[in-house]
Amino acid sequence: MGEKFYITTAIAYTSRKPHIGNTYEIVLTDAIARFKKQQGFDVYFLTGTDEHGIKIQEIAESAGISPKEYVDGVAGEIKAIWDLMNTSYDKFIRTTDEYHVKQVQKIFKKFYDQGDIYKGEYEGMYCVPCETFYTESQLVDGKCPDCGREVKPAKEEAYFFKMSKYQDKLMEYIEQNPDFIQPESRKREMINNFLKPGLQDLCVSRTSFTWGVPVEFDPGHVIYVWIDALSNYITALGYDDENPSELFKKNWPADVHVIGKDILRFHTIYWPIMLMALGLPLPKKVFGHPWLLFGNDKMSKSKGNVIYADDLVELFGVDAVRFYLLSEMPYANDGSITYENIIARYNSELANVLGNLVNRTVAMTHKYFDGVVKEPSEKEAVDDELISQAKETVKNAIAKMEEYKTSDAIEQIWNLLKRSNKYIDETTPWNLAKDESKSKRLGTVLYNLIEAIRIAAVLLTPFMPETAEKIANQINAGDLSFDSIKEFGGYKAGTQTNEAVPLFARLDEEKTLEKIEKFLEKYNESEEKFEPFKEEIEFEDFEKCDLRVAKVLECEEVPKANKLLKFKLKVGNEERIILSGIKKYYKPEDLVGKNVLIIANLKPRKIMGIESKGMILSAVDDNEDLLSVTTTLDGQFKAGTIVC
RNA sequence: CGCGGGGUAGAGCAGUUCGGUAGCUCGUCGGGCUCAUAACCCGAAGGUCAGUGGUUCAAAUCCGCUCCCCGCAACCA
Repeated sequence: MGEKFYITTAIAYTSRKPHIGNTYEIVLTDAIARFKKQQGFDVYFLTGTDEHGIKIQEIAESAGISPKEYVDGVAGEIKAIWDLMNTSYDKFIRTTDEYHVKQVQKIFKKFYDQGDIYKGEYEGMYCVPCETFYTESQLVDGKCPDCGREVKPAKEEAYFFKMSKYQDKLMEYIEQNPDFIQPESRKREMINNFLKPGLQDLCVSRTSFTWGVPVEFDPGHVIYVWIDALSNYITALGYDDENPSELFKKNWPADVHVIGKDILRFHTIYWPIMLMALGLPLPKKVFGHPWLLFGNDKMSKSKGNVIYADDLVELFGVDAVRFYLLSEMPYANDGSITYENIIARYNSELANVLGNLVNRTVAMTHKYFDGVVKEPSEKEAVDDELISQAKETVKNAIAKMEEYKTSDAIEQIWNLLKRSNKYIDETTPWNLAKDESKSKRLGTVLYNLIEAIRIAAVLLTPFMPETAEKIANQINAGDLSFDSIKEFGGYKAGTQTNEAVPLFARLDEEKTLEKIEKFLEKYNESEEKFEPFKEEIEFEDFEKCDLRVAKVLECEEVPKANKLLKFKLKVGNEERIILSGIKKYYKPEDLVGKNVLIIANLKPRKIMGIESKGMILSAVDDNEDLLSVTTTLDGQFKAGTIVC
């Protein structure tokens, strides 16, 4: 066995079934893992699920089942999709696994004992879905900077991790390891936005919910997401401070963490600092991959544009889906998925270029030589072009994969396939077949084609394992190792090919789209999911809110602010200023003269240096695509009217 | 003047390091071929390289300014 290679995906949150964008990550990681295995590395590939947190607790409650029952269901669903995508992970960790929970507790205790964690009081804004506290300054538009949903003020006793203590050491590491953060552009974001301004201490425990890993020495506290979730990369291997497993000693540090670009901050700042505190080496690389968009939009339930992997597999097959994901996604920019595009690429690249090449070549071996691939005994100059292209392809495709550029690597393979199709036209085997004396030449041509196809199949293996196997089967390839494609000519002459079976049947675009439409109807019927309702409140609580009708006297943009509008409102006899982050949805002049609803007795707050006294009510959809301020019928009420 | 990435044929992208005939894939049109999945091969049309000013014999590429898009950060009480 060769050198070890430890690769991981982020663990998937078990709040709901993952969509195709989430699925991209495991497929990408799988392609890299398979490639490394092919190269002879001793690969360990970890994936799994993140199963704790208040959100899951709440969903389970509203479903009337225990959190564990709920996550068992979703984790099973996730694992089933990973398996459906034919991913070759070695271990599937769940953060509810006993050994993980135990180690997380030990890690937390160690941090506490050595003074990295201290007990304090947290007062801040809390995002329920992300189970994260934010300082006022971290909020985006007063909402969660991660998911953009509402946060609420909360105060509780909590433990904090002294991040700043390790800051300089981390800076140094990042500078000395230029490949640590990939892609490069993200590195600057991390340094400029977080490290340079100085790290804030991180809140690492919660008392307001129970579905998490308990803090052993302080009942009532549970360890909040990051220490729990990030530790999975070491607990899965059998980490233990005093007695680490052989697997851990062999595999740590990770060679690469493959994650979404949104959680890069946690993996390149908090996780390394945690490791430093544990006295462990840091991962060699963190690769933040881009997102898969539906057309140009983010996929989301409220837009009704969510695509699931299992649906695509049913429509197009596993390898076509893998191919699409791996070839369509650029290295650093977001990729895009549409049904039209999948069909187009399926037809032109899989059916026409690849499928048809294999089919016509294998068919010719049967037609002309009863399926026997002859010795290449009569060479001509044209052959050299094909052969050198094949050699180039091997070299280039491998070089691209070393950088995890799957789409570039796939493009290289397709260059060889296209060159092979061209070679058929150049050599016109059907003409050679007419002349008995050219039989040797014909045999050589077919040999070269079969060998080019074999090489392509070997290179294709990490991306489309099933297809590579089907091809190998048809041409009876035998050896599919990387070693066998170092030279052109690894295919054994005299081999009998199997029957030519089309790899990818061409799709009729119109009919396929119709089929997809019917197929997707099932989602229209299913009911929409809403955020669970908040806790019941007393009438007195409601009475505390002073809701009023206010008239917009003036409205203008706030300089330098992206989303803020500044309102001058008339409420009763008084005029007041309220800021609202709705610039995206309204032109200032459109709101002048309108009546809006406000909370009049909210504690004033300074936003961008301006004091805002109250809050304008509005309705927003999950996705923040639609927003409407709540108005009363124009002007019928006078400003200051009580709302109840 | 917060940090960074972009704007190149109808679409999606390369080329910019280090100036020298603007390229690839898909689509469109024309031709060739018949081994093959109406597939494959060849050719053509289509671009003031966001705008503007400058450096140069020569600018997509270097420099100045302007406009637009997209990440990250700050700001939706």
